[in-house]
Amino acid sequence: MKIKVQKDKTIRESIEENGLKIEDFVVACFNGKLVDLSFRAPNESEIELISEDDHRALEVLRHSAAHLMAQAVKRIYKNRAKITIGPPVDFGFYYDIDFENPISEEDLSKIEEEMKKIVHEDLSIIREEITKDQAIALFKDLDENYKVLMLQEDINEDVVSIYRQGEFVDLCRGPHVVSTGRIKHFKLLSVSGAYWKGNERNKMLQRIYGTAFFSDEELKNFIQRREEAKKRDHRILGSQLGLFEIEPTVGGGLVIWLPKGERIRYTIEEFLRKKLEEKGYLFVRTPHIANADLWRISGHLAVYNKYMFPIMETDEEQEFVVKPMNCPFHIKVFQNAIRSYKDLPLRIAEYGTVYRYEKSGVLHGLLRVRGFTQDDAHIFCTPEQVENEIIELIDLTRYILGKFGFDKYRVYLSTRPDEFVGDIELWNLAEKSLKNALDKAGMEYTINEGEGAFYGPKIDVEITDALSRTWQCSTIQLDFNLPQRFGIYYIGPDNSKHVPVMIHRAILGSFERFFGILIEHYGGEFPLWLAPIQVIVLPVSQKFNDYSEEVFNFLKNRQIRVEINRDAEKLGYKIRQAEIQKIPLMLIIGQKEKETNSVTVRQKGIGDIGKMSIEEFFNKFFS
RNA sequence: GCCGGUGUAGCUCAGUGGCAGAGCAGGUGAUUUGUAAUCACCAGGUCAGGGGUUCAAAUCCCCUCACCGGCUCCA
Repeated sequence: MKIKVQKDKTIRESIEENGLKIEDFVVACFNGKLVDLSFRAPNESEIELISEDDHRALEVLRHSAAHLMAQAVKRIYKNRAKITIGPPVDFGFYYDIDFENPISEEDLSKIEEEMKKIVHEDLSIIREEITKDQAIALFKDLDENYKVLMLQEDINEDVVSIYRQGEFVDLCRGPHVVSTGRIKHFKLLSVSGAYWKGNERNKMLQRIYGTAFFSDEELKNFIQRREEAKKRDHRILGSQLGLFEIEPTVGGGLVIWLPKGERIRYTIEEFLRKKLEEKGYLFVRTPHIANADLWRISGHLAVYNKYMFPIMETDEEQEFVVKPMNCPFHIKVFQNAIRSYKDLPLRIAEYGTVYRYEKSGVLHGLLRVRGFTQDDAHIFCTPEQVENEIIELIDLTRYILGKFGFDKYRVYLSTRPDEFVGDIELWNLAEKSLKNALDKAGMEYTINEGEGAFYGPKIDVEITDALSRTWQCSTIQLDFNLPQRFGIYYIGPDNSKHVPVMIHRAILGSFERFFGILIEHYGGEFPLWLAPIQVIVLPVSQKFNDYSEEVFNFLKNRQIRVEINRDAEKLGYKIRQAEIQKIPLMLIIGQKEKETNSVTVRQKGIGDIGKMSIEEFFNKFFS
């Protein structure tokens, strides 16, 4: 809602004069900038009042909650804690603090208690503007050396703003809620490390994460959603459902696909391969290791060295390298014959397993591993063909990801960085082609100016899962570097040699990461076409095992992934076991079914859906 | 790699200086079962690994490794 504010009046005064309540508003927006309710209008102007339902208000609340937490920390730890920065983030806020003695998660409740006290005190949050020199003096006096550093190194303005609440003062742009009493529903979540200014050469500070909401209900919802996400954790489901394991004696980041996980992977591989072959991709298979010289020519040993496992030496003084990428091999495939323009675009695909030396601390289940298989492909084409290739690729990507229920995307186009290889005209043409392709495909996208790789521009696709979290899987990268380094060419219509453009692309990214995302997306409840066990036959007692075998064999012969539970257990127990394994379909076999030559179907999550003949069941779910 | 936390049976966890424990899963037997847990018995351990303190260590201290929450980085 908008109100008029007289010259030299505060927004707060105007709210009251308009017969409105301060409590109904959080901050205001003046000339497109968020301001405090204590803001004094420089001239008569229209101001937008922002209430709690606006997402900008939530950010302000969380920013104020960060200050509230910092104040509580200062009260408890005095100058054994130095505050640095404390912004809002998408799920809450954090504050990076340099503690003399490290704190742990157990200390959070103590800090929360102190925060509640400060909320109860309902301290006014007051903005002041002072000169930079005054600010430096103030924070020197307070012994807040990080604030002094920020003022000296990062802030160019002559006048800065500070916010006071009771005895606490922070350097901050604001705006903030009017008083600490407004921050009622909050929770501290975790404590972790974070480098000062995000640079790994700098000192490690401690970061406390928290969140805040306007209502208790929203806070409870948030906590519940977090718990739901935790239950869907692919690492937990992966071991519960027997999908994969990562085992210390094998090594961190090295995945063992267990029979059920591999069953799913194989289904995905087949589905994708069939589609790619339809689209003119040619599948190849290449070695896991290669002569180090290959990687010298490609330039990887120089540029990508820190992600590569060390060179292996043999007693014949040859050097081998485990591949971190598939591209040099696909270049060799291109070079296997003299290529004509008529061969282009040449689309070489491989489920290529690569190994990258990732720092131990970054490994994370299936989402960040050291050995993984990319659904990789390299398209060799002319610069003119790029646009059409990208359009087809976007189409294909949408089809493939859509099959798994991913239909919301965020697309990023990264353009030429300051340091680059290749012709600037080629870059311009390529970037134009990528933009045209995205436009023609009707994709909305964000341009990341200068964020491309040194060897070419790229398109990254982020998908949104069932819990609204985003993941990067698909990537399309143009490469002007490798074709040149390997000197590959095709013969054009003019009968002379031309250098092709190389497009690196992956749709799923890697089977490992994609599987991890998929497990969480489905919460372990895979749709019928992916489920490792699609049907389980459950005899009511062992008396019906014979007829159950008949049912089992009927489905088995039709390539259904079916199992049978022959145990001497009660039906309820067998159903429970099947439910825990998240098997989509259960067939109950007892006296009634045997007599009428039928099956009773129970669908996971739905229950009994009735009796039918086995043919009927097969047609209903599998034809 | 860095900061903090955790590591006990296949899994989930109890045990905080004095005999190594439970539930689930597993095996055996009994039960022959109608829509989310039948009963009994049995087996299962380098208490992550190594070193130290102590009469005595799963427990206290040090080192190493792995994992978890993050930072940095990424498919």
